[in-house]
Amino acid sequence: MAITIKEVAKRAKVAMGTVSRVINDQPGVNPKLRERVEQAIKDLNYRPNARARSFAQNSTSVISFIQSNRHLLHPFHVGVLQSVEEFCAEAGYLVLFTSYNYSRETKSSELQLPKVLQSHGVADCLILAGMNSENFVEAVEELGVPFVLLKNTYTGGEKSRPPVDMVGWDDFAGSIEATRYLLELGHRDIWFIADTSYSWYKARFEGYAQAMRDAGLEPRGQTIGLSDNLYANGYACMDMILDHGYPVTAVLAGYDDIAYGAWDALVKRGLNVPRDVSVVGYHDEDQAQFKMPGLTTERVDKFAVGRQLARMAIEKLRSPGKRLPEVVLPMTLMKRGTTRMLVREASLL
Amino acid sequence: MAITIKEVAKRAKVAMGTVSRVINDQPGVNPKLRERVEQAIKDLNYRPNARARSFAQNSTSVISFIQSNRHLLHPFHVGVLQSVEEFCAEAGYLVLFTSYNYSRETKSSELQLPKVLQSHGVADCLILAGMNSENFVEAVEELGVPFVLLKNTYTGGEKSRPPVDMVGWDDFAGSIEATRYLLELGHRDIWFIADTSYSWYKARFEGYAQAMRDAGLEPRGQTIGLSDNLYANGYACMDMILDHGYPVTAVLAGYDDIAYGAWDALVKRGLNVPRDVSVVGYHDEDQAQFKMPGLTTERVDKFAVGRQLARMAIEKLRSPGKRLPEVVLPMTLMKRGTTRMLVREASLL
DNA sequence: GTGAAAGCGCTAACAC
DNA sequence: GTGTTAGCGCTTTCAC
Repeated sequence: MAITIKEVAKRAKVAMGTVSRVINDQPGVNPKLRERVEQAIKDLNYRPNARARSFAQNSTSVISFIQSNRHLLHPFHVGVLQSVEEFCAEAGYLVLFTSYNYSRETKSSELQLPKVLQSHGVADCLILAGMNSENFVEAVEELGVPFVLLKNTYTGGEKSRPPVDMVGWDDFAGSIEATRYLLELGHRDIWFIADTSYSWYKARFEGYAQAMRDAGLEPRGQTIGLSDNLYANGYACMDMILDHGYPVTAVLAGYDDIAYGAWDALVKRGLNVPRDVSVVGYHDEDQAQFKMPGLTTERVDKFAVGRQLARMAIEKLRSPGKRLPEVVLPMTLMKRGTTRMLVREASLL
Repeated sequence: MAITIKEVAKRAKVAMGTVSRVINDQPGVNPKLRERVEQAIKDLNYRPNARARSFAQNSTSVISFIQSNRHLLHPFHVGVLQSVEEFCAEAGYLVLFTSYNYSRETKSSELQLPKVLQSHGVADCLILAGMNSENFVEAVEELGVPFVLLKNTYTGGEKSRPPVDMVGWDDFAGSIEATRYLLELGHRDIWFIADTSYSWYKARFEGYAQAMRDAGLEPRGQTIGLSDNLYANGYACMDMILDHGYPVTAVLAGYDDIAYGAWDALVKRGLNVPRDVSVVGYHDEDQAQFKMPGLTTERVDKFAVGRQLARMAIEKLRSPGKRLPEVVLPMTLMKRGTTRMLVREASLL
């Protein structure tokens, strides 16, 4: 059906081996022959057969991106995928996207693995993104396929993983930074909002709590999720705090969308941000800088996360068995318009 | 290195062919032998070599999703991808994700094609999503790889494509519906906001304009983009309209994010939605139903779009050469809280 | 530097 | 119903 290397060889009047060398840019081919081969390739409109090639080489330039237990719709996760793909494309690798849902309760050996793992050789390295747990990572290790893991969304049970082949960022330190900033602005009644049954929100809450205690203050958290939608959860939690009449001059919301929800709940009550209440988010998603005023937020560079995941995956692909040191990216506080110095009017009265 | 079919055959004391039949669930294998083979597979922890298999069969179960000229970060596009992947996974197909940027000015034959198309046989069918133009589609046709095209974001130059192998929705009709709804609510000063240099916004503007003219009214559009960020564009356009002091009681914003920007610009001026101005968006992205009040919007079911694309891609994969009739999905008006009946106080005075 | 040929692991056609 | 074997298109080794 399609043109093969044989036909190219015949037309160029060389051996198949020579054509192969030309296609693969291998040195040591007589320029004259190379020329002839290239002409024949053009004439015949030849494209090498990727299947035959990867079979013969026993390798593919495909990296499998597995998005576990989280909708890709989440702007953070798409950002990671997008950035992984860009980095891989640049380096000449293809990205196979699979979403995979499993329960963390299922025994490792009983997991119904995604198709990409059911046979062997579809992809030569995996990126385990989304939200993973021990059982799946164990199953992957069992298969012996090299992989790189997104750290912050991994929940590992008792055993924690050695600090290799992972990419993450420092939620705890970031949270301390954000909380200290609010404290410096004079805030004392600072609330934390996010469902801490997720490990990353938990780390953020702990950073917040630590900074509060360091300042001799009591941490105040609305840490039980009231909705699966982040925005709606922020709205509901803020509402609940206000309903109870708790004093609050600043809110640390575990994610930008939660912050937007809280913000709208405040506005609904006639409160102004940042005049009456300061609001801080996490992640710095797209809208954050465009909203008026811009949302102050603790930034995670999701593109950097993707790039690191891709870089490591490619490196592992090239030197099988190699273990790469964990990468921990910093968070950065983006100081924008939703936070302001607290003027303690009440105490001036 | 890895276990092969040969070793399984030896262990089960059958021929390779029999093992192959068992793996591929082919009928006509003695249950006893089948049993023995399955046991051997388990014992040896055998996983078939996907590379060898696809080479021998001269086919892969891989569909290539090509996202052209648009960031995946856009919630619509991720939604399509996510839904394509879900449908494909269900049917036993894998999705290769590639983003590809090109200029619509480049000649078809001079396009630097993405890696997935540079060799032959990586994927057996393509989904051309994102935003495409004639030159690339022509190049793909030249290659002879079957493909399915996302219609509404395709800009075809003079020649329009025959109504096959495409999935779309009816922007024009949806826009007429939304505009008529505002007219029924008593609005006359209805503005349209969106950069109509994009074909889908153009179709929406035309539907709006048609409905306005049908009602004997002059269409009023802020159709020049003031920012690449949708939210920021909505904000800026609304600002400009208000700056000029144009009468406006309702805004039709070409996309939900544009609507949010316009909304915030109104609020900033002390105007209330929907009391002072009604706002309508398009697409029904995630937040639309959670915002307070919920955004009235003309819905595109992006998941349905993805499902249709995937369904057609798989069908084309299975029967090569087949052309499938174009699918046009309806839009649906989601009536929520940002629109209200206009009480013409001014005229009562 | 080039040609010839073995072989990658599987499928499918054929013989029994 | 099962075993045998050719062959898929390429890479790579080996001889020249």
